[in-house]
Amino acid sequence: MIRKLSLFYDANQVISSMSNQFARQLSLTSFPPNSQNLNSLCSNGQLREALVEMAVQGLEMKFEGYYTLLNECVNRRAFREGQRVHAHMTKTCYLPPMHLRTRLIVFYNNCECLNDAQRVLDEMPVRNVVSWTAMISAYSKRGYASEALNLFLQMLRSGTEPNEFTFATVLTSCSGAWGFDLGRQIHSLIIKTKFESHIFVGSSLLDMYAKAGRIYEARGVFDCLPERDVVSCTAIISGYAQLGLDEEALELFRLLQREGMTSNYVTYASVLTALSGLAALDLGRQVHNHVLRRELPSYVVLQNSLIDMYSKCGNLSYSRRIFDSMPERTVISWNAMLVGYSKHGMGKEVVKLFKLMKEENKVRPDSVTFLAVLSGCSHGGMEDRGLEYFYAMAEGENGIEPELEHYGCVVDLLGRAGRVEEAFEFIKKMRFEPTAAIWGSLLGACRVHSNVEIGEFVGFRLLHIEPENAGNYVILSNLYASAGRWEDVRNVRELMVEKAVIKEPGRSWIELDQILHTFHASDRSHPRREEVSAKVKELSVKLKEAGYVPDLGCVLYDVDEEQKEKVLLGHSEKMALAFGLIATPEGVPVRVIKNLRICVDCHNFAKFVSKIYGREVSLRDKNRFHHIVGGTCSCGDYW
DNA sequence: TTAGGGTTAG
Repeated sequence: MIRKLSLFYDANQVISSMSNQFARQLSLTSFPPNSQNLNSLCSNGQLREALVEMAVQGLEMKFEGYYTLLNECVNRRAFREGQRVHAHMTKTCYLPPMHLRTRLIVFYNNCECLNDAQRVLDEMPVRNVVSWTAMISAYSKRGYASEALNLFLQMLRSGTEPNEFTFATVLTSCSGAWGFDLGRQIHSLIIKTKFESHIFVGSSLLDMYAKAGRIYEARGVFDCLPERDVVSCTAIISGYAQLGLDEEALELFRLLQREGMTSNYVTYASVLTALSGLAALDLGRQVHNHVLRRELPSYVVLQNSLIDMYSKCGNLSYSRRIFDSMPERTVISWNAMLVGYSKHGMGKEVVKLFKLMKEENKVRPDSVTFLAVLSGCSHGGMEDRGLEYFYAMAEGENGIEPELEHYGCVVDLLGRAGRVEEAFEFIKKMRFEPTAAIWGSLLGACRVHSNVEIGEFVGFRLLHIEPENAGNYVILSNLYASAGRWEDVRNVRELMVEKAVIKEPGRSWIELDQILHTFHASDRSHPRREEVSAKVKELSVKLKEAGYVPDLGCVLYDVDEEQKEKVLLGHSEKMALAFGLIATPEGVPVRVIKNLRICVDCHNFAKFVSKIYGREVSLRDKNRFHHIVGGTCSCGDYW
């Protein structure tokens, strides 16, 4: 019957229309093998059988057969099979045309064999823009930015003109230090070759500017695009979010939505990053509902964003619920959850979850995992456990070499435990040059544990490395004040005036019914400012009766004591806290967010508020959460 | 035949 059919029908049509098993029997027994035959087998999903025919039966192959097989190997990421196809070409002395060699580059790229891909390119007698671009893309996708850029330069030198594919690809490798300079030059070339308004090139270009922190240039490119799509809109929104310009990101998202932008899971992940920064829980929930309605929750990236958003908004149990319900987790899912526990000072949970991660053994911890674990131990008051992890890491137990940031965590760990001298010795022995962040961490420890001797050394070192950072002057001055060295306090202040150091303006906010109420120090712009000021004054009187003493050491201005107290009462977090007390019913927890590290006086103020008013105060500063209940803070007064 | 945006980080 089969043979009969073959008389009337094209053999390949017959094979294509039959079941896999039937087709296999048919092709291996009934017909002489040829390239079209292979095509049919591949379309039936029988790659192996096609290869058997090719190799065992010594089939003479031509372009079409090789191309079919290779395509199948690319689609399936079948590394071994693809290698056999390539080997067959060499063995039979077949010289593949440019088209096929380019496909080989793509195949090796898909199988993460960049050396093989490069070899194919090197052996090409003639290359065109497509083969160059395929190889540039291979490097940039695997994170080899300098190789990608070098290859692009080689391509230009060879006289090959880049096209829109090349520009869109090469710009993704321009985010590094020297990449950006080259990126600007590439931008000139793009203008010259009139590819600037191409949507793929444009979104790659604006992303390059955004990643270099040049958001105005990025916006300029975006505004000039003749058309927009979901990728270009997401690129500009995430550009703002990644730079911490959260309100701008949110505003643009709303604007583009009104203009009819479509969103996908990447857009929502970027918006959630902005909402995490703002700690806007109500808005975050709204996005979550939207994601659920659009049936997008199966995207791991989106779930990771949700874990992060809920934890940064203070709602860790939601984060954990999402984490537990995930069918698959990446290392970022684990890291986001660990960072969540760490920022909330829950050291025991960090250790427990890390143990679970190791027991499950599905995902390998990376360097961020260890940062989260070490800082979790530090914030959670588990110094010894943290040190154990670090030394195990340093001995190569986990296959991850400790980096500068991990050393920074250890300085933090030792400093918190009051082991200031040990932390100092540790820094001296480090294989890295200590950065301002490391010295800053030690200076903080010196302030908390009143170690003026080391603190003075570290402070001056820090003022030398980072003279523009006002925070260092503040801590050093606090340290002198705690030791009663008023003359030195004055000197630090004078130095600050001399260097014309500008303090980053403090800003605190509170979210009520999806609206963010923001307060700046001595700000008069809020519609209920009179009420808020009156409330702060009332609080000051009540708290003083209960034992609150304003910490005047927190004020750097050289003014009299009464003025200093006024300055302290004008701090933004006190206004936000007072507004929270006025605007929410009694007994409801108040959640305040601050852009900088909270000052000692405001921390103490919040502790008294929680005790006197019976309110739970959750305060998120630049570094971590402070959960204040009944006058006690989860940070143990060290932050 | 080649292409752009994304999640964690003391």
